[in-house]
This record gives sequence, C-alpha cells and structure tokens, in this order.
Amino acid sequence: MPARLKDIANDLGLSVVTISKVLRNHPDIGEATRKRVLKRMKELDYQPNLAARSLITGQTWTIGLVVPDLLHPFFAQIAKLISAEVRKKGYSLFISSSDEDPELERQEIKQLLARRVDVMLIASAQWTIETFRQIEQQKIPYILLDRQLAGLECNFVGVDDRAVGVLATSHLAEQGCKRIAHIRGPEVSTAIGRLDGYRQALASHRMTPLPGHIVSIGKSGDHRGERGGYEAATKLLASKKRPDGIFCFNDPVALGAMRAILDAGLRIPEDVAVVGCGNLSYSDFLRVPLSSVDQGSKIIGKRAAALALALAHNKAPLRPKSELIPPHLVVRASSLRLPAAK
Amino acid sequence: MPARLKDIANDLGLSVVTISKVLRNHPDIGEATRKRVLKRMKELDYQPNLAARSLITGQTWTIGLVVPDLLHPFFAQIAKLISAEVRKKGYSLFISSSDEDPELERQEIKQLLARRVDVMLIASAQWTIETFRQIEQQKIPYILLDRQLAGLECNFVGVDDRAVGVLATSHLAEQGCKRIAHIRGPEVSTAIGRLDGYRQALASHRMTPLPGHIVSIGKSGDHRGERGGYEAATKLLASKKRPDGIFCFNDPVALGAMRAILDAGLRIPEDVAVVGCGNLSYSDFLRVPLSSVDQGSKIIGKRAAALALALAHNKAPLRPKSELIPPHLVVRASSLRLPAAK
DNA sequence: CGGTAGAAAGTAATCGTTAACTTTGGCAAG
DNA sequence: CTTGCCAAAGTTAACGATTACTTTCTACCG
Repeated sequence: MPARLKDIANDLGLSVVTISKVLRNHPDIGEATRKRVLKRMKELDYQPNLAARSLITGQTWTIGLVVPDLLHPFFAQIAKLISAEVRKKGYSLFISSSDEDPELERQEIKQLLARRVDVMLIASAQWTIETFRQIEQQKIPYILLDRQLAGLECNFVGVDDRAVGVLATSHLAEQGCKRIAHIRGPEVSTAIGRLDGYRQALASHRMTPLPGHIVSIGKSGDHRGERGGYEAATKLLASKKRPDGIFCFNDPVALGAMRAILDAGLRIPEDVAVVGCGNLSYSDFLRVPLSSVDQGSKIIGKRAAALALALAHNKAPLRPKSELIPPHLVVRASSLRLPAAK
Repeated sequence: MPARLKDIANDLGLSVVTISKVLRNHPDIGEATRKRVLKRMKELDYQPNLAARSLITGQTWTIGLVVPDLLHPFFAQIAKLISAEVRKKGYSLFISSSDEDPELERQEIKQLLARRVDVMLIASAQWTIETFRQIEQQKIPYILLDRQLAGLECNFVGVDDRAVGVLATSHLAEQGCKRIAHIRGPEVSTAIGRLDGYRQALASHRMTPLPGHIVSIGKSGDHRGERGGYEAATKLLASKKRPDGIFCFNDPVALGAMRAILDAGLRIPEDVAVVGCGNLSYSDFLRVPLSSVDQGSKIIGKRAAALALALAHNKAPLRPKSELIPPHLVVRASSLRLPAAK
C-alpha cells in the first residue's frame, strides 16, 4: 500500500535507480530532476522500505537491548536513555526483559541475531560465556552492561562495583559504625565487586567482617529483593554481635532491611545505619530517607549508547573497550549519625 | 556471514525451494530429505533472514510500542509484560520513550511506520488526532494505551479513569473527610476522567468541591510530578478552608503532597488524608504508606498484548475495541482514619 | 498394461532497494 | 572533424527468501 520507488519512477517517467539516487543524495542527478523527484516524494509521503534496504546493504539500523528487568528503575533509566540517544541517529531499539532467566535471555538473543541487529546491548543473567561466543561467531558487535562475566573480554559499560562497596562501607565506618555487615547479592559480578569493595574498605579501617555478618539474599523469587532483604536483615539482627551498620547490595534490599529493623523496634540510623545502592528516585520519600550509592545510570546509558553507535558504524575499537563509571554517594538520614561534616 | 538457504541447498545437492519448504513444514517433502535438511540446519545454526522474508510476505513480526516515559513504573510494567507476551508468539518489540513530547512521539511513530511494524501500541502525548489518521491511512492497526483522544474511535486499553476518581473520593468520604480536595493532572483524558469521578463521588455524598479545592499541578518540568504535587498541596493547605482529604492524580504527585503536608507540621492521615493513584511498588515503604488506586497495569499489559496479537494476525475486530479495566483501591496508612471496617 | 493420481522435487518470478556498469549526448580540446 | 571526457541518466544483476506453477517418477487401479 505505501508508495514505492517504482511508483514515483512511473509517475515521472524516470527509472527506479534515478529515484533511488535522489533518495541517497547521489551526485549524478541533475538539479531539475532532483527537485521534481523530491516534490513527488513529499506528495506521496514516501518512506523507504527498510527491509528491502537492509537486505542489500546488510545494515538494519536496528539495535537490540536485553535487560533482566525493565521494571527496575536502573534498567528502565538506561533503556530510556539509550532509546533516546540512538533514535537521534536513526536507529530503532528492540527492548526485551529477560526476567533474570538465562534461558529466556538466550532465546531473546537468538531472536535478535536472527533480526540481524547492528549491535546488541546486554545486561546479562547468564552464568556462562557460551552464548557470547555465539554472538561473536556471527560477527555482531555487542556490549555488556552492568554485569561482567569472568573469562570474557568484551565491550563493557557499567559502574565500578568495587568502588561502590568501598564508598558505602567507608561512609558507614566514618559515621562511627563499629560492626558493619553486608547483605550481598547473587553470584554475579556486581555483587562480587561490591563485596570486594566492602572487604577492602573494612581492611583499610582496620576492621574485619564479624562471623555471620555477610549474608546473602535468598533466591526468594521476588526480583526486586525486598523480601530477601527483610529475611537477611532479620538474620543479621539475631546474630550474637548485632551490626550497627549495614551495606545493602541494592536499594530494594535496603528497603526490606529497613523494614526488618523498624519491625524489630530498632531505630535507623541510631541503632543501625543503612546504605543501599542504586539511588532510586523515591529514596527521598521513604519512612527513613535512604542513603544510597548512585550508579550513574544516566552516564551509563549515554556512554553505552555512544559506544553502540560507534560499533554500529564499524568504527570498532580494535580492542574491546571497558568503561567503568565512578559511583558517588548520596547521604540521607538512614546513615547520618554525625552532624554533617565541615 | 550467517548461513543462507542457498548454502544448505548446495551442501545437500537440493534446490533452495526444498529447503524453504522444510523450514516452513510444507507437506510435499519426503521424510528422509526433511531429516537431512533439518540436520544441516542445526549444524549451521541456520536463522532465516527475517528482512528477506518480510519483504515478500509483508509481515515483519515486529510490534511498536511508544510510551511517554519508560522510567514511570506504570509504563515500565506495561512494556515489560507486552514484551514478554508477544515474544511467546515470535514477535519482537520496538520500544521508545517519547519524553511526553508530542513532536518526538510523532517522529517515532513515523519511524515505526517506515519499519512496517505489524501493530503499534501508543500511550500518546498528542493533543490532536491528526497523527492517528496518518497511521490509519497506512492501514497499520494500532492501539491506544492509557490515554484516549476525543473524536478518535479506535482500539483502546486502559483503566476506567472515572471509576478511579469515584473509588478514591468515596473512600476519603467514608473515612470521614468533610473537605475533600483534588490535585488534578494536565488536560488529558486520564486527568479529566479522574476529575469527573471525583465530582461524581462528591455529589453522591452530597458534597461539592469547595472553591480553590481543585488545583492543577503546574508544568514544572519534572515528569513525575513530585514538585508539582508539593506546590499544589502547599496552595491547598493555605486555602481558607483547609482540606482534610486530598485525592491526588497519581502517586508521584501524592508523594509531593505528603511532603508538603508533613513540612507544614500536619499529620497524615489525622489532619489530612491522602490517596494517590498508580499503586507504585514502593508505596509500602514510604514515611506514611500511601493509599493508592491500582490501575491494574499488569492486566492492561496482558490485554493490550492479546489485542495486539489479534490485530497482527488480522483477526481484526470489525469495530475498534475499547477495553476499560476496573481499578481497585489499596488502603494503607495515609488514608486510614477509622478502624478497619468489618 | 496403459492411464492417471499423487508424492517429491524443481523452475521461474517476485518483493523493494541498491551496487556496479553501461549508455547517451553535449562540449571542449587537439 | 575527431577524440575524449563528463554529466546525467538507464540497464542488469543481485540481496535472501517465498509463491505459484511445472516436472519427474513411482505406484496403483481397472
């Protein structure tokens, strides 16, 4: 139904190629003809058939994004920004939410490969690197977001997770916490990095984690981790040496933990200080406003988009590029035990 | 680089068509050949080139979704669900966030039209119906989400906004509020519907809105409306007859309003009860847990996806179908002035 | 045993564009 | 006047699949 090059060509008594050349600003077209063609294109509201074009050029002007949970503000923010950035250059974005399910994610990646996207961005829930070898085999460039995989050297954009752990833990120490616990996430790079940072910061303050003070959120099935945080914090509060500061893997976990603390009749931050990570936009409005390490999701989104566009244009950096965004801490009531310094 | 039908055909000494027939389970292929072909397909990890296929079939197996703000949990939830539902049937989803900008939205719609998506889903920020006439002209089916437009008869899936207003306002009245105010949203169908419901509920409780008790959030530029809510509530609290109940257009606005109320030294819900709309997942964790009307975003997502799939398969309902989802109220502390009934 | 039906394959045309050549005609240089 | 070159077009053949039709061969029936 929509207009084709052929229609315009017939209307004007020209050949299809001539029209195509006008479309792409090819030099060897006379000024008069060019104007006639452009006029007719406007009249018919001509839109090139991108499927036909990509069939021959090999480029689809399409980018794929796979995230574990689109409902999570961190990923939503990234998705929103990437969408906005790549649109400016004429790309459209396939987005899909894998629900933290490695199998679903693999399916989705396969689907995107079949669609011949020009680049793929993945915040992965995979445990193995096998899938990525497949992508490499198809020579489609890709970028990992947020989570890295051991043994896989590839483009990466995400926060510096070790720095996250250091920032949060040092802050708690500086606020006078003596027994700082950590509620850690699952066995993925982000959680491991933050745990490392936590350990490192404790060491530089001449502390060590007390036994039982590193607990893991269970795989309780709620993606956001609120329940996991509640349960983990309950465990912590029951331990012999009750912690007076908790660094939580992320904000939802911190919410759960705070609820557990309040439910136990304790005060935040006087009895237990809490720091989360993610700096979700509602952190200001909580019962106790939550201190949180901001992962710079906006910067991540922008950098990822820029890198993706570069790769799409085959300005591929020879060696895979890894961009570590430095986090920063936003202090709110949940961890403020001293009058603001300075 | 990826394998083509031709490659398989050459390898096995068959014609391309035979391979294509196997691919599509065409009956006239012998069992032995079929197996040979399938085997080779697996070996090469063959993925059909969807661009080539859509060029000839006219179907792209692609769906477009445009929302005003992907960061808003309501839209994120819908996007996530639609993505999951349509994936099951082999569709991929283009998602883009228009930033509440009608012009950007129009561009994006144009882009999706050029891509020949099979269906389009739009939560629109348009003021006029012109753009949609264009879509109709291209004969691409579309569905409006959440927001309707006057004078446009088309497929729609969204919450029953009038019912939202009635539900929230009646609840406040039943909780003993005598001066119920409303912080309304911008001039779009959702805000208008909720305002209608508010008026209707007041009337059925033999009340009328006091002068100055319907205020609008300014276009303060923050999409979520927290600042607008704060300012609007401040105005309300300064009015001659201070309201003792406020129905807020949505949850972010309610958050802003609650902060204004607390900042003014008043208590929630004793002095002023508050009800929002959206039932955002963090409502439980707020300083005062927020009562909120749930819009059933999950149901909206599922219904929208189902309708989209039906349209994509050309099982087009003769007349455009409008699905109004009934909302329900989730009562929390911010509006609970009486001991729980029953 | 001839005729025909049907199973299993193949041929040719097509979808809308683009890439790589080729043609046409006009004009300037030799 | 011929040569050669350039501008402005056109021709032909892809791209990777599908559709509609045709061919080939086997088998079965009367």
